[in-house]
Amino acid sequence: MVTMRDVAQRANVSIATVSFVINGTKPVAPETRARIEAAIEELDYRRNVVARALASSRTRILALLHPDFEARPNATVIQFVMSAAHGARERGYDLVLWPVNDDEQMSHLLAGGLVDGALLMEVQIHDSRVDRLIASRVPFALIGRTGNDDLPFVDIDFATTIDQAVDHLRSYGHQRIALITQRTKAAPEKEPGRIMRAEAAYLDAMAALGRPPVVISVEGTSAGGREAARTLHDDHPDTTAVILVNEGASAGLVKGTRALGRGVPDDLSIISAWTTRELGEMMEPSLTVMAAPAAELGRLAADALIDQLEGVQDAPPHILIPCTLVPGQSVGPAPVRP
Amino acid sequence: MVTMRDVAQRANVSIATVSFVINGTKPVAPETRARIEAAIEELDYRRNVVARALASSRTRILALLHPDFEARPNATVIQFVMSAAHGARERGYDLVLWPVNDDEQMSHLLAGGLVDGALLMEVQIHDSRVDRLIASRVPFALIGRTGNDDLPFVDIDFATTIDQAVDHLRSYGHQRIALITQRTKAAPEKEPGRIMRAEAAYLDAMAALGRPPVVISVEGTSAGGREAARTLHDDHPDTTAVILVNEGASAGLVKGTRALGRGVPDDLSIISAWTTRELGEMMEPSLTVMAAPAAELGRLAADALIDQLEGVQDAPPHILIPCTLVPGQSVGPAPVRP
DNA sequence: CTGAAAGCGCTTACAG
DNA sequence: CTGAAAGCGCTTACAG
Repeated sequence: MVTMRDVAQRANVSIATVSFVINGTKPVAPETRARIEAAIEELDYRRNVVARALASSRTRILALLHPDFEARPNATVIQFVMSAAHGARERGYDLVLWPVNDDEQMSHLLAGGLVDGALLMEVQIHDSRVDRLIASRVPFALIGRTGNDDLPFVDIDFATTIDQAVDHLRSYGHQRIALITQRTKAAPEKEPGRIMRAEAAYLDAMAALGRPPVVISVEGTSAGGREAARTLHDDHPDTTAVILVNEGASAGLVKGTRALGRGVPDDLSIISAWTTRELGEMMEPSLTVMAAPAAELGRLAADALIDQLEGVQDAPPHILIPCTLVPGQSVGPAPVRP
Repeated sequence: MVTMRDVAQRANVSIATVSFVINGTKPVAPETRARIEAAIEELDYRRNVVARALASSRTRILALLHPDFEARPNATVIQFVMSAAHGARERGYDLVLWPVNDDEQMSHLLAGGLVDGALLMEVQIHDSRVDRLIASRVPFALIGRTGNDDLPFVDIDFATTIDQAVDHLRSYGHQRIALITQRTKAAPEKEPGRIMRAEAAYLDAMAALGRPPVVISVEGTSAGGREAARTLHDDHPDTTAVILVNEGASAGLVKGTRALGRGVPDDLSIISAWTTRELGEMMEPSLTVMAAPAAELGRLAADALIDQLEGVQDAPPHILIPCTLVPGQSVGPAPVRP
């Protein structure tokens, strides 16, 4: 293994000077620099990341903590992960993916000193992992929000997203718009904040329109989608459009609606929010989606965290981005009812 | 920060002894051990991973190298990643996800000394990254295979998988079975080995049956699927069943087939291989799939690599697992043609 | 602009 | 069974 010592020897300087040119931390005379660079080149030297981390007490490794991609891993999540990884690397950091289940495990990992900062996904309203993060003194940024808006976060702008979806449906004449969310097995305060926030935005929008809200909560599966279709049919027959915040249920909703003799979009228009456009295209009919800005959020999250680490930033970042409407074939004119 | 020195002081021993009990590397008297464990507990001490790595020249970090989850990240890939991460952690290693694009970048990362071993995904027939890996002297295992079967790998058993798919279709009376693969923009030798291997297995199976093979190669998109449907219709009208090794084209194939006035499975039966069952369920009709053993492969890959690192193993592991048939509604009896 | 030296927090022969 | 000490390969005040 080629070390800094080898380079120093060959270039006839001290290892300190080698360090200075590699890191650009101090001015070095041009000739000296040239000699060192030549030696590095000739020996194919690469700085040992671990030694550097120990000496500088900075590892330049960022952890992406995800509570396990349990069930069906959402394509949006992957997009997010990849763009965060790229964003980090452009700034000289590496992104480590850590599937963490329990808090104790997480504390251990953070205390190990291996990471300079952490990105936390699938944040819950009351999230004990956030408490652990704070206790560990490892800088972090959240993807999503807890109830405490003082922490640094990037998140989807649910209010704007829902408003746009509602506007889109209204432009097609829809008056009765239901919301279908995802039911989790977890306690309410353990739920991902996105569900609660989407619902709140929906309720606001309905209130502003003076319409009674209809919220249906089902599992994120095909069976859940079918259940939602049946509930709509039986309990809310005058509903002509739905906004779905439950990607996993989208296929089941379409199938279930048809099985009940209703057409999409002839009898029921559907917008699926927090979805990828790719998924929308796979369906029959293709789904109108509010595409999640996963790539943007990933990059912004990485940037926000690194800014924090490098002291570039002033206040804890609070970034909100709405989803983008991608028209498909699942939204049509509201049916005229007698 | 609590260090080993603090623990040693409090327990009235040398730091060496503390190290012995933490790592279990040498016998320590019960009373001494108890004192040290108490000190660790009281101080809430956690060993610094970076220092340990530098001193022992082992980081216990494994890298998962993926050529970027470019296009649509396949759910199978995610399953694979997660199970590899879990498998690694059960054996005391952490899995780092590294999206690597170019070889130079990869060499740098490997040379940095941050990882003990690497797992390489999306392996190509002739893969320059493998050459880099070998040159870097970092132990590795491949997910998939190059042309050189001497390297350690875990992979799908394509021969068995295709045979099972063919048998399944034949049990429904199908005689004319086509294969639809994925066309990449890359040069042939840059293609993922799985495409070539699936095709070879298919050709063998057709030869054994004395049937002329039909291989159609299209993009992994909805448009690609439609193109395949049209090609089948125009050029191979007597085909009654297809095996798809192109997940991204599955939805387009179904849609395109219908658009041409043919029913699935009434006129055309479809099996989608190297797919998740979840995707199959989302489609209409639900797809019969050969589900990729992603979780098993992930775990096996991690184990194989760690065995190698720890010298547990004898020969380079060569592990093959077939996909599992998951019946859906896209396979039916072969239509009777006049 | 350059160097000698301490130190980052561990592991690991080597003695005893 | 336990300890003193060297060393892992860097970074970083401190001098000069």
